[in-house]
Amino acid sequence: MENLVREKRMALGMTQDDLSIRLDVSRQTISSLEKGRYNPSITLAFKLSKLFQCTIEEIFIYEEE
Amino acid sequence: MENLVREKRMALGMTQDDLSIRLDVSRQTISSLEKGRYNPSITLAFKLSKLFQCTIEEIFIYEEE
DNA sequence: TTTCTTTGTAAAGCTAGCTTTACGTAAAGT
DNA sequence: ACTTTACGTAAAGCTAGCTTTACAAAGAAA
Repeated sequence: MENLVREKRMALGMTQDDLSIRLDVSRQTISSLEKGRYNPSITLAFKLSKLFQCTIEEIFIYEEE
Repeated sequence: MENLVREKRMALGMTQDDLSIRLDVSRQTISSLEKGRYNPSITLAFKLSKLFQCTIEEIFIYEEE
């Protein structure tokens, strides 16, 4: 699943570390997410959407298999 | 996390079994989801939103801790 | 050049999401 | 009465999401 976490994060001038602290996850989780290593849980997706003030669909692009 | 899976499913006149087959998950997954036993993965949330033709936010209500 | 910041990634471990199998129950059809 | 349909739930197991710890590398900055 593609995502715009990196773009949205940088638009806010935040580092991966900043973001991880705000969302209460590890920095590696953010790094791995941005690199597309795995999909976020729905709660993490919601946390990101709140912080970025947009919908989950605007951050994560789902393509059916 | 609250959700409207049961309501949306019934609005389509589908059984839990129908839905589970359409989404390629087990019936227990649907049952447990409706009962609020656990949160869906983001891919399952996307599958539901496609089928129900609405956003993830219209199905799942996130309340921060 | 040395230091600091930011990021990538690996390994090992924990837990949540989901599976398969299975049994119980209640309602409706026959 | 029997069978079928729809749902709840439990136990055991697998895997993905996330953690902690740790090390490496590139760029900026001193």
